[in-house]
Amino acid sequence: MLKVELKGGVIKEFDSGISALEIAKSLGSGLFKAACACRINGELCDLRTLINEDCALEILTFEDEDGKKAFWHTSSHILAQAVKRLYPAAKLTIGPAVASGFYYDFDSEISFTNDILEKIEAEMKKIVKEELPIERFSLPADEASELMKSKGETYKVELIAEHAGKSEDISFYKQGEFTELCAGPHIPDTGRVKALKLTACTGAYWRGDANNKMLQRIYGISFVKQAELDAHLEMLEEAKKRDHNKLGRELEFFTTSEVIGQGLPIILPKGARVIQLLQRFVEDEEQKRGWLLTKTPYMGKSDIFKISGHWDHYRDGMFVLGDPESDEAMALRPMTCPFQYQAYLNRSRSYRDLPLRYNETSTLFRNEASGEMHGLIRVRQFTISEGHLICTPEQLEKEFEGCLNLAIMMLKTVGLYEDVSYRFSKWDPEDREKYIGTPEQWDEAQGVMQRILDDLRLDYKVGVGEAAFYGPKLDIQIKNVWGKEDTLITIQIDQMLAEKFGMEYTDTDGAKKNPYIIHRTSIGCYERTLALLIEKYAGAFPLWLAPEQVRVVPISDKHHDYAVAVLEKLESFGFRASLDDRSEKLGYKLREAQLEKIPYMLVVGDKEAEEGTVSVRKRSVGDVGVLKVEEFISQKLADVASKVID
RNA sequence: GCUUCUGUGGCUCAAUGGCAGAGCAGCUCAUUCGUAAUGAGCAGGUUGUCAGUUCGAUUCUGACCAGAAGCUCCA
Repeated sequence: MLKVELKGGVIKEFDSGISALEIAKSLGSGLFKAACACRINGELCDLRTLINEDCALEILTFEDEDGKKAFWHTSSHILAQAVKRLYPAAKLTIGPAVASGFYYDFDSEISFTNDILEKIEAEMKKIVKEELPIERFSLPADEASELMKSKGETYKVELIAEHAGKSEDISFYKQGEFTELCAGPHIPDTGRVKALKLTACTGAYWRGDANNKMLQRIYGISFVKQAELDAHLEMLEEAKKRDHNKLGRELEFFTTSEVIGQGLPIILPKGARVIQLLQRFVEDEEQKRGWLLTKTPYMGKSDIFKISGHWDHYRDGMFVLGDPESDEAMALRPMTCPFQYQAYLNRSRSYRDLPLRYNETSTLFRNEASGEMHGLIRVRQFTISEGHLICTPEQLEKEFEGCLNLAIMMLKTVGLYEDVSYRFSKWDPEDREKYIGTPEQWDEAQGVMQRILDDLRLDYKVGVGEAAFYGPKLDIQIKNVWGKEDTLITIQIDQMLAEKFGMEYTDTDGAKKNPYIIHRTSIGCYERTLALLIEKYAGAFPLWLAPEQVRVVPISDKHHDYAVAVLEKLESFGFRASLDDRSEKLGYKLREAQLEKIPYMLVVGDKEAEEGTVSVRKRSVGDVGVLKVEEFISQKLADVASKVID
């Protein structure tokens, strides 16, 4: 007999050699039916794992993150089985669970159109109905390789060859006629995947390398119950309505033009207003914190980019003007760094000058590949709240913290703070092509950043190979409405470019030294930030950021003069206000103002004109009662000043 | 750049190898109205662009342009 500690510290006895699944069964049929995987002494395991000694056991269901992963992973096997039944020539590669569902990559001559996807989905549902038990077995690497060779699964053979060196057996999962190389864990049988849907077919490179063959990736999602699938699909419909690329165009924040080109959005008056408000806020706040504004050229000779390393490392991403081989070649700047360094180099510097903080509202140009552009998130010309901070090694930690605090303050003010996560982006020592500097330099820079992040007790994940070519980064990440993650803000430590540019300072001991440089942005790129704010607020911006804050709506033409008086008063206090004096019914005008997501509508009629009041309609609430014009103004001025979000 | 898909008035969507249609928005007129759509009329399109097939192409084919999802890349 062995003792198994279950959830809540309960200890039960079982015969040695019992499987986790059998234990789940003994605990109740509900748990048995819901079980997806388990954790034995904290380690994620397959339910088929036999238990031979005392342990702590946790049964994982679809409600647990890892249980869900196992469920989706099995769903991807069902997908692969269905494809092999319908298209035996398709070759298997890999098919994991992802953040929201699963995918499987196939190498197939036939392209999987939407019609084919429907057929595959129908076949998957058959496999679910068949309730095939899923069995696990393992083979030594050479036998595993033979098995996959006999089935013509060349990609699997490749994967096994990589594992062979580890002298571990290779595990397989078998459901009916379908056998798949896989580490697991998997759920007990195919019958549990009650609700599933294939959502897309796209291309994906084998092993994520653009030099390899492009495979066909089928995405899907599955749930335990149909109702959950329906709710998920409805949630996606809702997300679509908030998508900045749709809503931002509908609400006229931006547009694009075929004759201007890809990745070059036209920011319309409403979008431009929001960006202006953000920019003023950023520049004022930075000034308070000791940043010195520069304005540097949008282009430069190739010389400057040769010194910085961009010419070698980044040329494909730059817009080069003139023959790239000639000495006269110019390029639009993809970064601000080397330009602000020239400001530092304007005269000789001493430790007394440091830290030196340069900021700039900087427009950059990057020749992104044609498939990369997306709304306002990825564009070819963008404007960033840029800054470079030059300091001594002793000042680095405090200054880094200052940059981070500024970014956090910005995020809190615009209301995005709750939505971000941190990524410590390191270099990839295996990919020396991509980076300048020596391993020693990288170890040092990354060590410094690691120490700072740990001192700040920041909760971050590590991104290997995500560093800039000259140094490690702290990236502040955010997800869009579709759950896709992007970098909003980045703070980087650089100890290489100062040397390249000959930037020095005279220290207290009279010695010339290279300073550290922090590259940072405080609120990110205005286009991208605008996109995320549109999605965050579904276009209904907080009062201080709203392109139009107040609309005065007279009930009839009779009230025009009073409405104009109210409007002028609002404008004299700096409100962005307008007057809807069309001869339409009140309901019609309010409907339009609501759809335009204007925070406040002020209805004025006989009563208001007589009493010097306004009837206040709040976008999010409806009619909130009558106020004296002065009262409304003083209340809302206070809201704007404190940048309230409600 | 790669894979798959899409492109019909400002927007949402019909239709067809043989004269391209509706709603909303726009304009005009009437209506002067109390918290999310007043009525009538008018105007608006070389069906993304350029070729090809055809007696005839918006429809079929190709290239290009733009858009979407994903991959790769990246702020």
